[in-house]
Amino acid sequence: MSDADVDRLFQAFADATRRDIVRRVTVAEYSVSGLAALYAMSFAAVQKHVAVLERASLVTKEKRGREQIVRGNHEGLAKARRLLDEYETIWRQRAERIADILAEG
Amino acid sequence: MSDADVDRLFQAFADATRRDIVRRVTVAEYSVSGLAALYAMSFAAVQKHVAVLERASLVTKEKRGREQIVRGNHEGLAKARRLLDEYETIWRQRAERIADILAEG
DNA sequence: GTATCGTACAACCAAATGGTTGTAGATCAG
DNA sequence: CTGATCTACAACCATTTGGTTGTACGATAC
Repeated sequence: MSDADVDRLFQAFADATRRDIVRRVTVAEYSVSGLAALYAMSFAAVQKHVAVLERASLVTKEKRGREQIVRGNHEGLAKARRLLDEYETIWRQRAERIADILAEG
Repeated sequence: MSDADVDRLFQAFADATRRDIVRRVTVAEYSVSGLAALYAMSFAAVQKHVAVLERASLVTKEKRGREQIVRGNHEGLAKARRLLDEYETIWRQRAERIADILAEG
């Protein structure tokens, strides 16, 4: 993943409406207008949020009739979690290193 | 954590320079100017990045003489990872639910 | 065929972001 | 004391973001 990909990923999570959309489409299927009905904003605004999530690989869209079905994409989610796991690993290694130094001293 | 807190947290991660800073200050201590020397941008720009990370609780600053020492803050990092874990849990539950339905059918 | 629904996209706007330079206050070195 | 260093912050700028309204077009219903 490029820096830009990671930027997009975390940027997509940095909005409460988008996090809620991810949550909902993970549990069930929604059309874009089905999602739009849930929030106190215009259809176009929600459509933009979905587009942001799609670019970040956090959801996928599939045309069904005149509707566009939005579904959660596990890949993107897993990647984000794995990235944060890396940071935690770095932290753990540092903690171990400090423990070693204290043991020596 | 409020929505705004979570926004700040993921927003802070949505920039490659800031992710690099988090990585570095997790492994070792840096002054703000020590960090600034690492990147092809002004001191003020780096100082702003550190401020963003501090507001997101991803780093802490401590005054030492005329320097300000930046350190990683494990709390913030752990919170972010825990949040993404929640999403993964939701996903897993969905997967189990689907498996159940398939088992029934 | 016509009206309606669901979607996409352009144009616009205010506010936030990521960068700059410049100024000013502390702290340290000589 | 003087000068250099480290930091903070204001002011400014271009771009992006998150929202709006309006338009257009394909699919569906009647």
